[in-house]
Amino acid sequence: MDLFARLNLAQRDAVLTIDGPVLVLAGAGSGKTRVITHRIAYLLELGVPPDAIVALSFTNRAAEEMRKRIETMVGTNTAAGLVLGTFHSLGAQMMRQEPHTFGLTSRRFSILDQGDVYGLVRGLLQEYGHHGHGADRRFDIGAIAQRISLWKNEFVVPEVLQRTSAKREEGPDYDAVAAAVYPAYLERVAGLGAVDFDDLVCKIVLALQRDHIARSRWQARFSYLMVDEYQDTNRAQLEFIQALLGPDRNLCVVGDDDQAIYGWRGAKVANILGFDMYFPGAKILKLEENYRSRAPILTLANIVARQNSGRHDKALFTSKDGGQVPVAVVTPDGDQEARWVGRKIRELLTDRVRADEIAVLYRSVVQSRAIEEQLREQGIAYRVLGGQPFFDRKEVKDVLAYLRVLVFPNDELAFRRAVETPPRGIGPKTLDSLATHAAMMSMTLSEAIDHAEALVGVPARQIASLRNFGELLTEARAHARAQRSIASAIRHVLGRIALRTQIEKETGSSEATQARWNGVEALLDGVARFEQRQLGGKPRWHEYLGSVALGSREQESHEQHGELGKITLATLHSAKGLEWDVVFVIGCEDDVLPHRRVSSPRATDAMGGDLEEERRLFYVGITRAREQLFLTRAANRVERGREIARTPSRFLSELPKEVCEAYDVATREEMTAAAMLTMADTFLARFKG
DNA sequence: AACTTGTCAATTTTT
DNA sequence: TTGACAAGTT
Repeated sequence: MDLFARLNLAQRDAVLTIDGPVLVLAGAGSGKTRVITHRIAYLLELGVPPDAIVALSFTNRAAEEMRKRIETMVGTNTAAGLVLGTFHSLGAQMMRQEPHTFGLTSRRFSILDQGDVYGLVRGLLQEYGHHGHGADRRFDIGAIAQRISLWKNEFVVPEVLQRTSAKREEGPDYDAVAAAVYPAYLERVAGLGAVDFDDLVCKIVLALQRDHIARSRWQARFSYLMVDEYQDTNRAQLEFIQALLGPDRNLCVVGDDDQAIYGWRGAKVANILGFDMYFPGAKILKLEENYRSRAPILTLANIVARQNSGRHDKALFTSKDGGQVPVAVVTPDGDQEARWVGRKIRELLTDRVRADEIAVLYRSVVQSRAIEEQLREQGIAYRVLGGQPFFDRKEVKDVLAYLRVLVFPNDELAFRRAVETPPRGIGPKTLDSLATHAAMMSMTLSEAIDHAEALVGVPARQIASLRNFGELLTEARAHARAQRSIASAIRHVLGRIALRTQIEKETGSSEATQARWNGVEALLDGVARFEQRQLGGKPRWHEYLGSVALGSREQESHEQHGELGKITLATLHSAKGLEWDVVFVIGCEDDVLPHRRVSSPRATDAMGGDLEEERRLFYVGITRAREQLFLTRAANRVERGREIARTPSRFLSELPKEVCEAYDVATREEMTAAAMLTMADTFLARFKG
């Protein structure tokens, strides 16, 4: 196969430049994935062993996508040898291979997912409150967890943390609270013999910076490094790359500074803007030919991008001509905005535009509701992108808790979760007594529960509940041994606790119950499949749970079918990397896009985003469209019960008239109404005459 | 321990 | 207006 036949000149250059650091500035729709896959194929052709080639991306979805595309080029076997994954999955892999190098005692460590972290922080916060620091206010757990995560990724240790003198007047002082909880958090995680997501990257960096022997060992294993979506890397990830990069410095990063939208999560645009500073002598290449959108859409996109100052200069172009000019639509209020979008979609569908080629994009999740209602009313099928991740769903976590209890009797977090689902009359107080007793006897909770009678100061009723639960576990373990299957043991337990009935009780509609139960079934299938794959050896549950925590999409894809033929609703963030023929960006108003946090003059705290990032978000939305683009807004909007007059987004006012056609739904409707009046008049006039 | 009522706040999200 | 979460009731 001729590797280069389907590449343009710039792409070819990017594929062929394999020595030394390279930055490929790949504009939206310029074929960056193609560059990466072809580059890998080229390296393989040159005889580089697959396992010396590392390609990192941000999401599992992107990694899987890349693997699929490479498989078709070089075959499944060769592709299987490549190191393809996310920063986190590579980190986890390295830790499993050499736990001691990275400060772990065994390869059997667990990876805490967001839910676990939230639980830990919540617990610590309660303790912190009890110590009378006046922290009995309600805190947003996420805000604290996020701060800790940001610190970890900047390598800020608690000892270095200075008390910030400039705290704002109103609201709780999150920096102070997070700082107070931070050291205890680190201790708890270490105490559990676990790592959180951030550790998967940071621990590798810290260890390799300290241990030069390990560092050269790892550097020798990987001779070619590639990183996708480089504009979204943070400090820790930059150092991760630097730590792994050998003396040959064969690094190729691909990204688009115009699409950097994760600054709020700690991503540093500076990594891509100052690439040749971090990697001196770097070659910088630009991919500017766009294969996705029609010229009028690109014209608009280029104008938006050019408003930003901190960027690499570039402009997209296409050789395809024709296409419709984007339309900026105003409606009198939010309701009518949704209705107009709904009507327009219906119109498109009757014009034989495929439903899965239409998307409605918005700044924040709350905006989806109005559209969802409208689409339901009009009987249009849709799917909402993003949403709650599979493994964060309550019922899935509940089932997972049972799995963990069965395979790891000393997993305290799981034990606590399993105990309280379904509610069986065992609360925090009873559990605390049990935990104290267990600690005293140096037993796990699972063992201690068999001696529940020994608990002092616990009512008989609770003792009975505990014994019941203990019996359930014993029974389940016996079942697992007899059937040689954990999956089947879990199924048994779920029957005994009537989880399905429980879900029904919590949910209400039978449709929703079914949806949630499907999640449970999908998970059980996943567990069973994992077990079967391990036949012979004993299943390595730590690895399974690790991959679950890292968000393997296996179950999900199993669950998702029939997503075709639906229109897509998504936040601008989750739309990145995707494309549709027709795109609606709704709520193009100040305080929505750009978001209030950055549009209002008094919002200038360190955590707040910046206006340029909001503009890039707008840019991302625009560049998702292939054929047609609608930018809608409402003149008034009901907000917290009050109707508020809205200002058009400043991003719209930056656009020259000719690149965007204005369309006012109100005047059009007025005209229609006026026309009808005239008709009525002539009708009446005829009678009179 | 489970259910009910009241208060406060109000992006974006992956791993 | 919704929703999450904590305090208050049963």
